[in-house]
This record gives sequence, structure tokens and C-alpha cells, in this order.
Amino acid sequence: METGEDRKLLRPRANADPAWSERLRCELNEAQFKFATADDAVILGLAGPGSGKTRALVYRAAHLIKCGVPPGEILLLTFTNKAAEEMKERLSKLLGSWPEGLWAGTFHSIGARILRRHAPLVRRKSNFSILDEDDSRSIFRQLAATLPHGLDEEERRLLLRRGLLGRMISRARNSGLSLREVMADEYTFNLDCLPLVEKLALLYEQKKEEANAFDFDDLLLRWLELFEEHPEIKEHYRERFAHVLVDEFQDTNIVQARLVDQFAGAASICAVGDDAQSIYAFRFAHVGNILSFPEKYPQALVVRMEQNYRSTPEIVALANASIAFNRVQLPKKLFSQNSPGEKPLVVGARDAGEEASFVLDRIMALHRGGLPLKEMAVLYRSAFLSTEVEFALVRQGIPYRTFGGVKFLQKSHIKDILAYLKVLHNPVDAEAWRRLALLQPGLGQATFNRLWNDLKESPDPLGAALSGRVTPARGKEGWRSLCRTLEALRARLPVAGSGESGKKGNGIAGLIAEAMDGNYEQILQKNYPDQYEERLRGIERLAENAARYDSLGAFLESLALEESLFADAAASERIDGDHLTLSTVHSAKGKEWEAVFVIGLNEGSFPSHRAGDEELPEERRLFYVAVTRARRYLYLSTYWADYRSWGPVTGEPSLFLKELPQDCFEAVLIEGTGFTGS
DNA sequence: AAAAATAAATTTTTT
DNA sequence: ATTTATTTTT
Repeated sequence: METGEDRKLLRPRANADPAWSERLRCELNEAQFKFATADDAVILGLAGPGSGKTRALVYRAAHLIKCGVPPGEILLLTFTNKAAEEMKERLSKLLGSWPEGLWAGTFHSIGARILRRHAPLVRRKSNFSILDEDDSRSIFRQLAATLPHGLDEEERRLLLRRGLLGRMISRARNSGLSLREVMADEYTFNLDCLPLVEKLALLYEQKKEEANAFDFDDLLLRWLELFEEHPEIKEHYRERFAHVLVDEFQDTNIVQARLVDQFAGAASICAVGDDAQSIYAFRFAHVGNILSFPEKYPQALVVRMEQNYRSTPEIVALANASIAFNRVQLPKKLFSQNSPGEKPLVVGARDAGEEASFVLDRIMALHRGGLPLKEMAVLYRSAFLSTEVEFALVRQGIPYRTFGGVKFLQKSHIKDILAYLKVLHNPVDAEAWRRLALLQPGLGQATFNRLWNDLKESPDPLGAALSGRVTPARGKEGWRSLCRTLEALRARLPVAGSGESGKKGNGIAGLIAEAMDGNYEQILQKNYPDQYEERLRGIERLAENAARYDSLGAFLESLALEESLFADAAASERIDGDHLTLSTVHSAKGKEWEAVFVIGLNEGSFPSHRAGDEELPEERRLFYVAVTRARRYLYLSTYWADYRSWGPVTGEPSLFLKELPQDCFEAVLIEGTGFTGS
């Protein structure tokens, strides 16, 4: 019988697969090998870009399993879905198949998984909905409308604009600060509002509870709360997971770090990251987590991985030169022993169109030279910067895929369809009901509120609505039509209580079809007479993808938590062959290509005009991430005349270009731009 | 109270 | 240019 103490240590058994040990030695360098095989209770990998940190982490997980650790004892946490997918894929490949029982996913998705299992303890039911930002903003809007006293027009507008209210509250919850501190610190408006904001925050919590819903923050906070308030549950998971592995540790926020701490002592904790690649401050990432990790865990084994295997020395030199402008960072010396290549090219164009044609020319030249499109990527700071390049690609008929920025779920027709499904799955989801009701002609806010006040009292609002218990004074037709549709939908729902649904796939697609037939198709036609066809196709795509899920709950959760993956999957079906990648820099993290184009390197675009002096280091880290994606060819482009449809912006090369030492790049000038590279 | 018309604001980045 | 908020009309 193993003791807890033994279990968490890695003791390669005498009969450990020698072929595997051999393989580790061949395929990992010294630092990676040490990292993958160390049996310390706390391990921190500090790794530069391209140094193979994900590789080391994946090999470590595989090694654990090869040493006889049951996969069910391993918890693999990542920050983004993309990272999670990549790890899962690489691990399966390494082991030949997916290790059943291993938990791998984003902090949020693991949080949801755990919370669903213990929902009653956090005052929810296990079918709780997950609210996105739009949903919470809508709730705040409702709340602010019903709370007139003490709210002057100006302040109300300020609070509700762009979800500032929600963001403030979110920041307070994620950073361990009080609302007062957040308001005083960052948002410079009247502190008199504080009691009001506090009250709204409280009401928001109530609304979420009534709607049996959690927002993104809850998935982390309530998880933590669950552990802190229920020691027996915490113990259960501490016992279950003997190995906790965390990727991209530099991007974790305070709550996430505390979650990891929960496992300390019982499990071995192993984290990797690079402070120079911390680019999620806007999501409250706290670089301090990685910087102070060795102090928090003095016994931690720190492994540095500084050799870059990805890029040419020229590209690494440029990256190093750039990041050196950031003062506060762990000292690191990234180096490359790869064969030398060309110096990175800095290109000045007249405008975005000219930049796009340059990029296209180069892409086609490289392609003719034998480089597959899959080995090339165009990266940018913000999603909208890709438009000119996209136009050019479409004109030339070059296949491409975009990552980041696209908000598939944000499209109103998709949200409408999902609202039908949400009401079915969680009938107390007030936001979903509201959405459906307001779609109906003749039904407005006020009417809905009255209806809902009656319905929400019922233990089964859906049943109550369908039995015709309530009827609106106005918009009777619309309401009845909605009820008829919901009734038909409910009839198609798999029998409750029988666990898994019988026929898979078909179920959800069928529900969507039913909603369309019921009354949504007409609504769509009426609301979007000109884009009707296009939106219909979007819904068809949604239905096609739904076929991959075998329960409504799994489908909705995947949509809420893994929107980006979903959008990717939906898009990739259209492109089977070789294709180019277009991506935001954020979404490109962890990836690499032979040739990388970073476009729109203008002041105001990259760094973003929203970034103040305080955020400049973060923008520079983003630039660092962008350039270190390239293996062999790196093109950095800027353009002179920058304009937006609602006003001109003076184009000026990005600070990140101007500050670069002359000798680390080659400047190319496209006629008449005046850009000389310094 | 709802729909239509008009004015205003908006473009980081992701769970 | 497009989406969202506000005002006016029905």
C-alpha cells in the first residue's frame, strides 16, 4: 500500500521502460530532461520562447504515466483553450492514445467541471448557465434601470458604457482588491457612487443565483470558495490529483495562483512560464505569480530553459534587443545555435493597401519557392487590422484561416438560437428568456418584466409558460408563437433523468431545426432582410457542429468556454488543404511558423492607442511574442498614411520599430513613404 | 409601451 | 461603416 508521501514522488521503477528513458534522453536537452524527470515536490520551469517548455511539460506528463502514475492523478491546467488543445494533442501523440482519466483544460473549464459536481454547495444546480460579457452587461443594464435614486445621468452612462461597471467589479473580484480600491485606483470618477456600485454588485450576485448562472469569474472564485469552505472536498481533490501541471504560469491571475496553492503539500506542483511573454494583464494576469514563485515555495526546483530551438540567431537577436527596453524582468539570456539566416526585414508602405500587396507578393514568392502556406502567418495587434490583407487574399484566391477576434457567438442570430437551447436546458435563465421574448413583435422590456415576475415564481417556469398560465396584455400573438415553439422543442428533448441522450448529434441539430421552423426563421427574415441567407448559413454551421456533442449541456458549455475552438472548427471544415494563417498576436502564442509577417506596426495600432505608459511594457512583450513566432523569415511592416473610416490617424512607425538598433534588421522602403528605419 | 427614426459612439487582446 | 443609445412618433 502506497502512502500519500510516496505516491506524489516520481520513482522510476527498476523495470521502467528502457526505450522510453532512451527516448527522453534523445529528444530532450539537459534542462528539459531535468524538468521532465525531476521528482521534487515543487518545480518551476522558466523558459524563453521557442525553448520547448510545452514540450518539456508534455514529456513530463508522459513520463509520469510511463512511471506508473495513473492518469487520473494528473491535472493539467492551461490558460487558453488553444494551449489546452495543443497539450492534449501532443500528449496523445506521445503516448499513442489519450490517457483516460487525465484532466486537462483551462482553469475555467476545470472550474466548471468541479462546480457542476458540487453545485448545491455553491447554491446552484448542476445545469447552471455560463454567462458571457454581453449577458452580464444586460443584467447590469436592467439593474441600473430599476435603481434610479442617487444615479445622475452622466454617471449612469459612464458606468454602463462598454461594460465599465462589470469590468470594475470583475477586476475587484480577480485581483483581491476591494471595489473602493479599484474605483479609486483606476477609474477616476466620483467615489460617491461607491455605495451604489457595491449595491449593484450585490444585486448582480442575486440575479445570477436566481438565474442558476455563473459568469467567467465565478468559475474560478466559486471553485476557490468551494475548497476553502468545504475542507472535505478540498481534501478529496488534493488526494485525487497527485500531480498538478500548469502551463503559461505568467498569465495566471491571483485567484488562479491561489487555486494552484490549494494543491500544495499534497501534490507535486509543476509550473512553466516566461515573464517576458505575459500578455494578459487586461484579464488581470499577475506577473508577480511567477516572479515570486521561488519565494513562495523556497523548496522549488527552478529549471531554466534558455536555448531557443525555433528561430535563427538574427531573429533571436532582434527579439532580445527589443525586450531589453523593458526594465523590470527576470534576467534571461535567450540564445540560438541554429544556422544563420536573413536579417529580419522592416518594411515601410504608404498605406494599409500597399502593405497588404507587399505581404501578398512575399507570400506568393515564398510559396513559389516551395514553402507551403501552412508555414506562413500574418500577425497583428487587433483583429480589425487584418481586413486589407484579407481582401487581397480573397482577390488572389489564397486560402487562409483567421484566429482571434472573430466573435462567432457575438452574432445576434447565433445568440438568439442559443437562447432557445438555454431556456430548455436551464429554464430559470432569465437572460435567455428575455432575449426570446424581445424577439417577438409587440413584446418589449416592460411586458417581459411583468411576465417574468409571474413566471419566475414557478418552480418550473417553462411548464408554467407552456400551460398558458400567463398571458401578456400586448403582443399576445408573439408570446403564443414563442410558447408553441418551446413546446415543440421540449417534446424533442431526451427523456429527463435517463442520463445520456439516445441518438447523439441528431438531437441538438434537430432542436435547432425545430426552433427555425417554429418561429425564428420568420423573425430572422424580418430583422435581416438583406443578410438573411448569410445568417441562415451561420445557423446551419452551428447545427452541423452541434452534431459532435452528445448532450445539450456539453454543447452549451463548450460554446461558452471554448468559443474560439468552436469557431475554428466551424471554419476549418471549409478549408481542407494548405492554407495561410491570419491571427492576432494573442491567439498566436505558443505557435510557430517558418515565415511570419507582423503588420500594422504603427503608433496607435501596435502599441494600441489604448495602452498608456503603464501598459507599454506589456505591449512590448506582445511584440516580443509576435517576432519570436518566426523560425526563419520575419517581416515587420508599418505604413505611413493611417486612416479609419471616421477620421484620419497620423501614421507613424511603431515605437517598437524605431527603438530597434539599426544592425538587427534590414530596412526596405516602398516608394515615397519616407520611412528610413530609424 | 413599442416601433421607428435619429444621434452617438466605437476597434485591443480571451475565458 | 456599423453598431448601439437616445429621442420621437405611433
